[in-house]
Amino acid sequence: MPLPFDPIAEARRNWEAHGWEAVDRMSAATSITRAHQILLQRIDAALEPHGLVFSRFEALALLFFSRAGALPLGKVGDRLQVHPTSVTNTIDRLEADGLVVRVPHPTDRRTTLAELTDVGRRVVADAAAALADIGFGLDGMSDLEISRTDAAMATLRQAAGDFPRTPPGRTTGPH
Amino acid sequence: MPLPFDPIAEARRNWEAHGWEAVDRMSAATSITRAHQILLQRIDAALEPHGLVFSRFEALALLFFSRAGALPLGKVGDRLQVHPTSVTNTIDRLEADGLVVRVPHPTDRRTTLAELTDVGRRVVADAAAALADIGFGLDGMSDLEISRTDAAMATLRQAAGDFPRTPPGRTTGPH
DNA sequence: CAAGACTACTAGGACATCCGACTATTTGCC
DNA sequence: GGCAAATAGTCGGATGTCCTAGTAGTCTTG
Repeated sequence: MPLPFDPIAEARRNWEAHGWEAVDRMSAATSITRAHQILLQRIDAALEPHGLVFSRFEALALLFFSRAGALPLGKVGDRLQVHPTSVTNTIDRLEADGLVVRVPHPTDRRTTLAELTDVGRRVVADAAAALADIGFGLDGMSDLEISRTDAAMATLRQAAGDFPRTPPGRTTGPH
Repeated sequence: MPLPFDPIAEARRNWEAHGWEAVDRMSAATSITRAHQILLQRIDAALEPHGLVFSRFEALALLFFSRAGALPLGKVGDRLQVHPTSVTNTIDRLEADGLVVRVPHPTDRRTTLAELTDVGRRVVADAAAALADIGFGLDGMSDLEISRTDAAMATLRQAAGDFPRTPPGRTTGPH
């Protein structure tokens, strides 16, 4: 089933042979894309018995960590860094499955809160354990590779403007 | 617009605070997911003027490198590691844009070849240059981080069965 | 205190991806 | 030979994501 050779290494050879630029970057970017695909498949497979997929799990975990087990949809999108319409979609499904409920914000009538239900609270904990069991799909990578990758991705994320250059920022951080 | 803190670092703190396992892996897996999203946005933005998105560009580049500028759809899927139906979709759009044409395989009537057109050949070269210009979206990462990430992703891909453990395999490699 | 600017969320549409199922061929083996 | 098994590609359906509006509701400012 698998190819008898590494398709990305082969692409690298082709790019070089044709004199195309930025070969190392092409290789890294393509590898990250493929790695993402592998991780998502492994993670979703592990979550499937729990009736979740990664995006929904992430939203659930975020609510779980919030003090009240509820957050405005907008804040969920900010934290998860996905488009507002994706949040609407995600919460729609979680609500349909009874894992969260939408409740109006007490003071701002524009805002809707997604609130974890008891079932949702139980499901997310089980799901988190399932993900830990499969090592978040990273099996095969050494601890050193994992930490270096994590650091490199943080560099990219910061350069992309995900968060400011203030590591131990005084007034920053979620309140 | 950006959050005043790193959302993944915050997730890490929460996982630790709640005693959830595999924190380092959660962080790395989540970071890779986000990195993929950033890369795809940057890459697609660079390809947009050329009427392409990354997946279509990859298919085009693969055809460009093939000896005859044509490959069976199945082989495209194998190399790009995407589902056969995704290949059908990708080629449909490339064909609609006049960048490739479907031609029947000369001897195997089950097989369809995707063949690069002259326009497609020109477009893919321009697009490749555009991607090189933006460093494949990896701006911000150092060369060392890029090479280490590439190596780590290769470890993951190999562990996932993308290709055998035979680096300089004798009989392996694309003919 | 009222009009314009801004914020929060949702509806509809475009894409890309995967899965399962189905048709057409080609292969393999008794 | 001839039929079962494997291979190649496509169709329909479900998901997830983003973008462009559009509707409410809240703030800001003259």
